Amino acid sequence: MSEHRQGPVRSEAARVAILEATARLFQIRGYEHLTMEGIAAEAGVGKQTIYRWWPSRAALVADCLLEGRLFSERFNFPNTGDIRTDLVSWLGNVFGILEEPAGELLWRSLIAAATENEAVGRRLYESLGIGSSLVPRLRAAVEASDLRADAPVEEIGEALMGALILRALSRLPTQPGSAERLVDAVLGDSSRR
Amino acid sequence: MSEHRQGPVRSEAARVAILEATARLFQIRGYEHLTMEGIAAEAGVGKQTIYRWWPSRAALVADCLLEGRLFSERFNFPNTGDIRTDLVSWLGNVFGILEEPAGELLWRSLIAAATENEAVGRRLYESLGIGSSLVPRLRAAVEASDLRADAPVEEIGEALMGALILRALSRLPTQPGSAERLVDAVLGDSSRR
DNA sequence: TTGATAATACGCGACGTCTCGTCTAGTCGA
DNA sequence: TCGACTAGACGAGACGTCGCGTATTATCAA
Repeated sequence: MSEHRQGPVRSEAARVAILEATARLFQIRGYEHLTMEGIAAEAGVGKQTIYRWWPSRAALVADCLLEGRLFSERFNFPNTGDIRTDLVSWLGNVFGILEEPAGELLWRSLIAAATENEAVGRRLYESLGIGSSLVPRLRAAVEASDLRADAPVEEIGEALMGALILRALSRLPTQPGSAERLVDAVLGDSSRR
Repeated sequence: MSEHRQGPVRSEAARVAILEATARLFQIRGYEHLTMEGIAAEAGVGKQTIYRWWPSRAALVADCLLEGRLFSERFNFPNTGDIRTDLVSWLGNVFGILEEPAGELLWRSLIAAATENEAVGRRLYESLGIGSSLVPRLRAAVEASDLRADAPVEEIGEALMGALILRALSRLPTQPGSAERLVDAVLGDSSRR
């Protein structure tokens, strides 16, 4: 099957404009108020051009996530060498983000998008926490014998990520020392202080 | 301030019919497809009667939660005396619920409702996990010296609840032994095996 | 005690608005 | 000439508000 097609090819400009508009509106309005018509207007694009390439607004959000258009580098995981310090400072950092209205909106919107789209949920799981920075860092700690060899790193990562999600859903103010206690709860006897 | 009003009093029959219809539709359709018009039709009630007493469909869900119309007793926390056993069997139980389509839909719908309504989020936090059965059981374990006296019980509860939420969002199949490893991760050296 | 009156919850359903996803219609570049 | 593009009309469906007519209840005069 030869792939010689006549006519124009998919417009990269339109693709980028759509993703940028999606990310921008997602961040300032939240997922609840993200509409296809709003995105089309913001991107200066016909609605049909969006529907031609994406089946739903959740798919758009998933692509934004894939291209790293939604996370700031503030979510990055530190590596000072000490796993306990890194976890506490990362958690404290994210707690701080959650206390800003914009950060809270972004985080909660991501959760909302994940509830209705598998790809977003998977990507949230992988790209923010478990797949990328958090668990690899935990594995490195095991490698360096900072954690027990049989420490359940996947589950530790899930527990931490999950606690952050629950925090956003409950909307309870973060108590002082919460990050430390959470790391305590989760690292327990896996660490060799 | 006279509290004597003229006119008919709020109809209990309508209130109950609305909450029952909400719970029923929530469970079979999910939060995404829950509509005010659908609830009104199902309850045999005028839309205005709903809007007179509840500001949004999320508030309806919050009230259903408050009256225990959404949780089955399958979410209840066991108490055999051994905290580790109880945690593992409870987690395994909930994992099992999540593997049924209906259970997964219910759980994910609750998360979706929580993202857009503070009261739902709070109630999810309190009534299912942290406030009611899970953390009190952990406190009892501390009391019975099955857990370290300074074990961060709140955070342990949050980590477990959070892991369950993340599991639903990522939609990953539950691996064998996952419940045990999660309890391991979270109980760590707090327990005295 | 009785009946008139006023207030108000109710079911019903029309209204205007918004967004959805589909669909033409016309333009333009490879 | 083909196909992606912008523009926007379209029907469907849900939103939240409004007014109608009816039913129910407290107040008060006779």
